[in-house]
Amino acid sequence: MKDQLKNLVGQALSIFTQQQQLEIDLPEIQIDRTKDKKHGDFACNIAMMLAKPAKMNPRQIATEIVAALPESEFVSQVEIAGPGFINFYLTAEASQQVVLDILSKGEAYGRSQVGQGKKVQVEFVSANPTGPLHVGHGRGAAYGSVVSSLLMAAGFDVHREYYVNDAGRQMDILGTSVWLRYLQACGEHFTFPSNGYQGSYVKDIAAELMQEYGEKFSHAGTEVFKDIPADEPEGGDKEMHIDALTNRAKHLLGDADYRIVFDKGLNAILDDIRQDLAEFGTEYDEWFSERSLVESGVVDKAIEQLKAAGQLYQDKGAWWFKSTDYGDEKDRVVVRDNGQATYFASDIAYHLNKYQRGFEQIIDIWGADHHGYIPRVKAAVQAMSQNVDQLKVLLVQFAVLYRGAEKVGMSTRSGEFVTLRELREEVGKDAARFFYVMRGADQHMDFDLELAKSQSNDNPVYYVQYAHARVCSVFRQLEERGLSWDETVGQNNLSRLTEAHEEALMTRLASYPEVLENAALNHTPHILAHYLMDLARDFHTYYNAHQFISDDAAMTQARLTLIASVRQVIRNALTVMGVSAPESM
RNA sequence: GCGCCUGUAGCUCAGUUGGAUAGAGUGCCAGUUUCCGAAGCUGGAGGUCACAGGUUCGAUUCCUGUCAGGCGCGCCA
Repeated sequence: MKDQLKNLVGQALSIFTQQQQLEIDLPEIQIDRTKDKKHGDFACNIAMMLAKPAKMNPRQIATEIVAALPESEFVSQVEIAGPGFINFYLTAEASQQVVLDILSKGEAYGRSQVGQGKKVQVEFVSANPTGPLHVGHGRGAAYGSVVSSLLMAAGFDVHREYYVNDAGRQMDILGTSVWLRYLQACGEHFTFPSNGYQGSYVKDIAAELMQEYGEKFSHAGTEVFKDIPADEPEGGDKEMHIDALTNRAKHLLGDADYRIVFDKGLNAILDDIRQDLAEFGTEYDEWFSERSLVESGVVDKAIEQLKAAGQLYQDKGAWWFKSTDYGDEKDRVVVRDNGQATYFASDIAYHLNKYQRGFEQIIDIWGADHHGYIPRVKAAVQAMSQNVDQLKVLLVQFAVLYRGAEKVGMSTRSGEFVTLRELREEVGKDAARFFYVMRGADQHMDFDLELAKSQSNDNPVYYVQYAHARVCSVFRQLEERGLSWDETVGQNNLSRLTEAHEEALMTRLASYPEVLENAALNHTPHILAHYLMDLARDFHTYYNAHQFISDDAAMTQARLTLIASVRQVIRNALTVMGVSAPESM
């Protein structure tokens, strides 16, 4: 509809410029939906935009353009208002058309092909598998999965990926933590390191290890802690303490056994994360292993490539990447003086790999605390001669947790965090997803657990779901009265739907494809959530103002046809959000 | 100190890429059901869009500065 109006204005504009003999650059024609019904259905501001270059009064320009406007079967009235807006009023038939459109397209209504099948990779969550996901990860999971769904609905070929950090020091600390808990389970007595993973899930994993392998990995506590530097509480350094313990574990267990313990921890947690996300309605196409990248030599290859390109230099025994050449604030270490590659090195290789897999758009969704990391990754991408414009990093701000007025601390180490699983069990998948996605990602979010738990009726998701259930309920009521919905009769009587509530509803339904496309291209799922709330409100208002099932058979069928299309759109939008559309609640 | 994000109703947040009288939810007040689900609906009160300049027909939106809050500035991941 917008395009058709744009077309009309375009024709009028060319006549106008010819008449006035104007030789100016024409601005792009903008057609916007009006906020207020008093201003018609669509408005165009072209006259105001032309006022300056044409050196004419905007209202006069508008008058001339309107005079030159060709006839259209969709437009019932054109008005000039305010400083020079051109307002279009659609005919009733044009508004009613949307109902037929929705019912014929069904689930496909709203989807588009603007993405043209372009390959897009969306990487999100990618939390270290060192413990269960907490509520902070939940926001990234909800956001990432809805952004992915939106892109799919907009016609992109989407590949959803979780980058598994299964290599590196943090994972060694986890493996060591598992082993130490295992030793305690074997009856050894010692103080657990302050920098180890304290959560009870580590003990659970150790218990499984014990069940599976018995005391195969047991060593005396005195042997394990012999000559280990003191931990922080004893006046030592906690980092040195834990690293020494990790080396001791590798030494005492040997590579093969160490790997068994390590993998036990990794796999237990990864399985838990997989299951957690699946239950949260967050699906992935691929779980990409960092270790596979290291072991296949891809990381070394990337480093060699950078060396060959003269992007690395050696200083104090380490290899540095010249990221300052690309606008980063300082150069970054890629290979440490001990010969170990940094996490950043893996990430360089990983991003190169993303490009090599042929993605035209690469979307990384990170927690906002990683924002300082963006310049160096983009620098690396450029240094490897890739098009940095294809890479987009979206940041998700922190969700600050409250219990009532009290802020809840989160620390994976101490194990006192609130897990995503706990949240789901308390407020449900639907409410949690909707709540997370309801706010813009770049918006700091206050997540009050008390509110989400105790007053979940206030959560807008119920309001939207209720609208859907209510439509279903009307159709159930219909059957109970021995009647049925005749879609054809309804479609033939849409012209009966002339109430203000009905017009408002049809206008809302017609804007759904625009909202969906907008949300997809801008990666802003929250506008879809707000759209749903608006649509639900339009419906509830309509419901209260008019009786759908009445003695007037033709009117009844027309109204049923309208609310059936409302149901379809609510269902479509909720599906994109990964929220269920219940038939009754 | 430098960089990124944010500042809109008592509270939580929208604001369609610069448009017309700045909107919802929640909370508060007052109504609403012999009738399709009251998890609903109707009305009311509630604002210096942090502050000061600038850009222009027009600014909550863009630019600069100030103030306030969050986050980040490792040979950690």
